[in-house]
Amino acid sequence: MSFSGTNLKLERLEEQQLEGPGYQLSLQNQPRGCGDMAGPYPDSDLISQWLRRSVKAKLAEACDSGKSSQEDGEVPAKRGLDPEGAKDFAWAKRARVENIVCSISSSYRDGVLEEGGAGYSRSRRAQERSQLKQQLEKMREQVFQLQEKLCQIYSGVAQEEGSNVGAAWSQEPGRVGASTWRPERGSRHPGTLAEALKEELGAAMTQVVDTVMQVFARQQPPPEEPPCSYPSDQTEALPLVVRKSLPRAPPELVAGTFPRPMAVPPYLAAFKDRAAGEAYWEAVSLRTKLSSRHLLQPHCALFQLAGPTDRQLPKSQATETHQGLEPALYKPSISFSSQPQGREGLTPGHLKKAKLMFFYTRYPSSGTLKTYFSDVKFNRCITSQLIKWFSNFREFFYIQMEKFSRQALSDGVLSAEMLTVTRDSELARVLNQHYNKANDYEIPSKFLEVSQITLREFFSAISRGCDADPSWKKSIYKVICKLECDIPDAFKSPHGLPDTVHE
DNA sequence: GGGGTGCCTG
DNA sequence: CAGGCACCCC
Repeated sequence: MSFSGTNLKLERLEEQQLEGPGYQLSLQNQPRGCGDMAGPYPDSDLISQWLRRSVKAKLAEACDSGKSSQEDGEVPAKRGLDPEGAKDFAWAKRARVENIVCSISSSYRDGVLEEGGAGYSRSRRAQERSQLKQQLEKMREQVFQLQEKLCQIYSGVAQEEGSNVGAAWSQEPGRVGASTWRPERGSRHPGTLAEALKEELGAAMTQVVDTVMQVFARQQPPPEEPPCSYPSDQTEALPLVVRKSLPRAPPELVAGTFPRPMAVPPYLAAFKDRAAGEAYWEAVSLRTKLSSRHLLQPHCALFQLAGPTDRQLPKSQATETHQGLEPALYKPSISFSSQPQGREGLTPGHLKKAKLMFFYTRYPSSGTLKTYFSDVKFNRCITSQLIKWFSNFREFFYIQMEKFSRQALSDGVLSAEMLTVTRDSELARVLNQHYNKANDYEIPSKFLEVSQITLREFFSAISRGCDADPSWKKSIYKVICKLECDIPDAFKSPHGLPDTVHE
């Protein structure tokens, strides 16, 4: 399962290949569902495809049959069926349904790997989910029926206009070739074809919309979900050592306890420099989050699926990303923690730097720490504090991994391969919030890969029942500690202390 | 015994 | 995040 969603965006190209210029025109000009603007929404796309394919087939059929049935049926009233009107109506309805489907899909997608949801019964969620699926299925059927009706009308138009299918849709709203259209209910006169059509569409669509809306309204999750909480009913399945660490409060971290970062350390300067470039922002995912809980700042949306380029540069990527620094963007600074440089003691700036370094190294050796915190006077205490920091970082990291993998398991994910961690994953958001709270740094794609591997390790271990063993995480730790990445040289800079200049 | 790690707690 | 503790390894 990909939590970033599959790329099922509506395919304009496919539409443009449809026969019949008039149909093209109508497709391209009509208001569309959010599938066009908001990215992957499988359900709406499915409907779109059905509509396209079926209409396409019907049009072709109509073309083949030519005028054979042109004389059939009665001539509709002049204003009885305005093809543009019918089209508009149908498309408006379709857009409405697609909108709802989009919302539901998005809601589901966003919820798949979200926090467990305090007080939100897992079984109830599953129940609602299956209910939703049923509703969607029902809706699909109804939409399918609608499209059949539309196709019949399209056929009629095509037949009246002969092979000139496009013209049937274009310039003559008064001329409607619905001569072969037979109202199913048989109670309507051909003269009121438009009304019949509207009624038919309206009734079905309203039913669909209403039922979906009902389910959707119930599906809305509670407004507040503690990010680190676990449903109480699940802790029983956890080993004792895990249980205690699960209901941690969301880490508020240092931002509230000391001044905001005020300078641009080199490892941040690199980011900012790149951020100024359009190339960087090309990678920015601008997908709008429907849920307010997931509203991302523009900065926060700078994650995207790790591209092939990144994957091809596993070693050099990290440093490459942070080379070409702009020295002017930072100044050898005044410590904002009022500690003169050279004096022992770790500052909030060091903490921030350490957190960013965690993107590259989970198990830094003391030698590494000495290398990258060259402005720190190391002693036994400082070293152990720094080591303790990384221990805490790891703890948070692994807790999230376990939490999300359990969530995936309970959500019905069947295999670890279905789990992916992309930049717009909820998991990535949570991790970024912890290690990069100010959101002024780019998550290295390698870290996303490490996270994904870790997530899968946890998932498969849990699904195999390994968590019954009290030390079941050890084997995972052994895997992860081999996934260290090169730390960008920019982190070696002793000028990692913040300046007094506001960003 | 010192260093490192993980777990738990506050 | 820090302190405390147990555990492991060299």
